[in-house]
Order: sequence, then C-alpha cells, then structure tokens
Amino acid sequence: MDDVRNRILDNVKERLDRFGFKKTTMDEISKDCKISKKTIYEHFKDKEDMVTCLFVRECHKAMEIIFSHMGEIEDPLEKLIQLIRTSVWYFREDIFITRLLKNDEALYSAFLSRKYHALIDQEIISIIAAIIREGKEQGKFRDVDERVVAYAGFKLFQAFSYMRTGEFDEEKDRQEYYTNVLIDFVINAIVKK
Amino acid sequence: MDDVRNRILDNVKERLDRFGFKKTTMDEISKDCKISKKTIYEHFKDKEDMVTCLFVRECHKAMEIIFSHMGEIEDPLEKLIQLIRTSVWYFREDIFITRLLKNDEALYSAFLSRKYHALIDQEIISIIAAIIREGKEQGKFRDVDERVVAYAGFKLFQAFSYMRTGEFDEEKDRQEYYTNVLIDFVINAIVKK
DNA sequence: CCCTTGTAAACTATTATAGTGTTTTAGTTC
DNA sequence: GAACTAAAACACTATAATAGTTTACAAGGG
Repeated sequence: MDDVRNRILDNVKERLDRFGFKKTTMDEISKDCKISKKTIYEHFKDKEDMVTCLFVRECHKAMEIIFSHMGEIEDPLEKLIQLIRTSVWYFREDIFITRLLKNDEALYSAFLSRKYHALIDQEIISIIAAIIREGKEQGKFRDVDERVVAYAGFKLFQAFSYMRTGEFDEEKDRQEYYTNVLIDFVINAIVKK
Repeated sequence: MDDVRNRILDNVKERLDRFGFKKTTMDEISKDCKISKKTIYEHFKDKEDMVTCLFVRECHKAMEIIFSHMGEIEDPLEKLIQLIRTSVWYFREDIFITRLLKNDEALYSAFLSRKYHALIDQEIISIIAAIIREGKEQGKFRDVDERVVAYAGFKLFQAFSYMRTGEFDEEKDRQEYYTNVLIDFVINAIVKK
C-alpha cells in the first residue's frame, strides 16, 4: 500500500523537522502512526533509506507543484516570473523543503548529507536554464551563459526564501515586495533592452 | 561563579525548549556553552537537579517581573488589573515558562513532573488571594472565597496565555482585546456593584 | 613553587535504539 | 466456523549513546 508508506513518511517528516535525524527514533515513528516497527521495516530497508525516500518524495512534490503552476504559459519571461513566484511561495510554505535545500545537517545522518541535498537544486537549475535558452532563441533575452545565470538566479531566490526564518508574518507584504524586487532584478539582468 | 551557573542554565533552557528533557544530553549542553562536563557536575548534582534549578530560576524571574510591575499601586482593583496584564504579557513573551505552567511533560523527566510544576501556580494564586482579601477588607470587593476565586482567576488567564500557541502575530490587537475581556470578566465577578 | 580552577578526554555502567524474530490479534475468504 | 492473511504487539539482541566519574593536564595567581 502506497498509502501506508506515505503515512509513515508524513510522520517522519514531522519528527525530522522538529528533532532532526539523530533525535528521531524508529519507535517514535511507529507509535506516531500506529504502525508496528516490523511493518515499517517492510516498507523501508533501514532508517537512512526511510529518510532518503522522504527526501525524494518531497523533492518530487515540490517539482510537480512548481511545474503545474507554470504549465500553460508560453512566453519565457512570463514563465520565469511564474517560476520565481511559485518557488518562493512554496519554499516559504514548506519549511522542510527549505531546510532540505539549505542542506540543514540536522535533518540527515552524516552519510546522507552530501548525497541527496542537491536533488532539486540541479533540477530547478536545469529548468531555469532551459527557459533562459528559450528566451535567448526567441531573441528576447541577452546572450548570457544560461547555466551560470540559472545557477545564480536559483541561489538568489533560495536566499530570498530563507529570509523567512525567525520573522513574523506581519511581513507578508514585505515578502511580496522582496519577491518583486527579485523578479525585477533577474529580469533586468537577462532581458534585452 | 553564579555567572557560569546562569550561562549553563541559559543553554539548558534553550535545549529543553527545543528538544525536551530526554532528547537533551549533557554532552550537548557542555558543548553549547563551552564548559566541560566536569564543571557542570560541579554546579549541579545531576541532570534532574540541573533542570530543577532552571525551573526555580525561571519561576523566580517570572515572579520578580510580575511583582515589579505591581509595586507602587495601592488600589487592590488596579493591582489586580496590572497583575493580569503583566502575567498575560510575560507568559506570552516567555514560551518556556508557559510550557512549564502548562505542565508540558516533554520538559521534564517523569520524576520531576509532579514535583515542581505547581511552583509558581501556588505563589501567584497566593498573591491574587491576598489582593482579593485586601479588596474585601476595604469593602470594594464582594465577599467571595478568595482562595477559590484566586485559583479560578489564575486558571483563566493561564488559559488566555496559552491561546497564543499556533497563532500568528497579526493577532496582536486581538490579544489585547481578549485580555481586556478577561479583566472585565474578573472584575465584574468580584467588585461590589 | 603550589594551589586553584577548569578543560579535554578516556572510561564505565547503564540505558536506549536499530533491527529481527516470534506470538497475537483482527479481519477476510471459503 | 475453519483456514488464511496481514499487520500489530511483544520480546529479544547486538550495538551505540549517554549519564556520570576519573584521570591527566594546562593556565593562571599568590
């Protein structure tokens, strides 16, 4: 049952987010979701595998959502703006994925740390690069190195998503403002004058 | 050195608030405040003693602050209002003490749980009771059972402090509003018409 | 020099935890 | 209701982590 698997992962996500890898125990997980430890080990090889599966799931979910918000748009510029908007929004909504991208060590065991944190990073960067290439081909964007610019852009709105940490939500409009500044900045950097 | 002691307790407070008693280790504490484990055990008998000392310290701090905001006021009614205001404010400011009063089990080992959670409870209730008695003697308050009413009052504004959990701070004025309703309610319950 | 004060690190006894069997229970099909 | 199935509950082990202790050592202060 994929249902059970996801229920387990939901609980793992919560625990991991609160306590980190080391302080999260299998017994707690099994109590949390009222599933016997034995069953958990039927779904996942071991603790690390379980956490890895969670990472993969979360990354896919993020990608799907970001994609689905970009689906019908044709113009590469509009596409890019939408991508930034959705990403910033989603990263703000889901603290966990933000920490994952931030490579927050508490979430991982030492082993996992290097292996999986770049999972979405690369994928999103590729998408951005593709959009930029499209814009270049249509003569709308300047002739920039799309990989490098995509990387820079990604790191930028990643940084903007992190900003949330520690702040309160009275800042909601300021968030909006920052996002717009970011979009403006990126657009000006690549669009032909 | 009382300074060192407090530095240790500050770190314990932070860890305890984040991870709870069981998930907080002595090694972490010693690393956190760059004090050797040996030294920690010179200041505190054991882990439970350490946490108990933190509780006592936090309770005293709370009492001092609540007292100091009430110092000069003469009129028992004004005194009571000020007491409510300060308490609600302070409990909101300091999540830790709120959890302590709430008897949040994660903070304690099983042993401590019952022994210390009523520390401030009783003290604050006594203060409230004293104020009510004062008001009665001055003929300003109705002839209520001061202990019981004090208990009820305390439980009430405790509940109002807890409300914070999970909400965002856009609610700041609503907090103010609730506090006023609470004051109004309590006052009407005890003041002579 | 000695004495204090504290750190760093090694060490032990105890406990907790990951991971595996084994037994019970609950639900389902025949 | 018997026979079967899947998962929960429980018990168990080997290993790792942790509370608490001890030892060796370093820095300062008289």
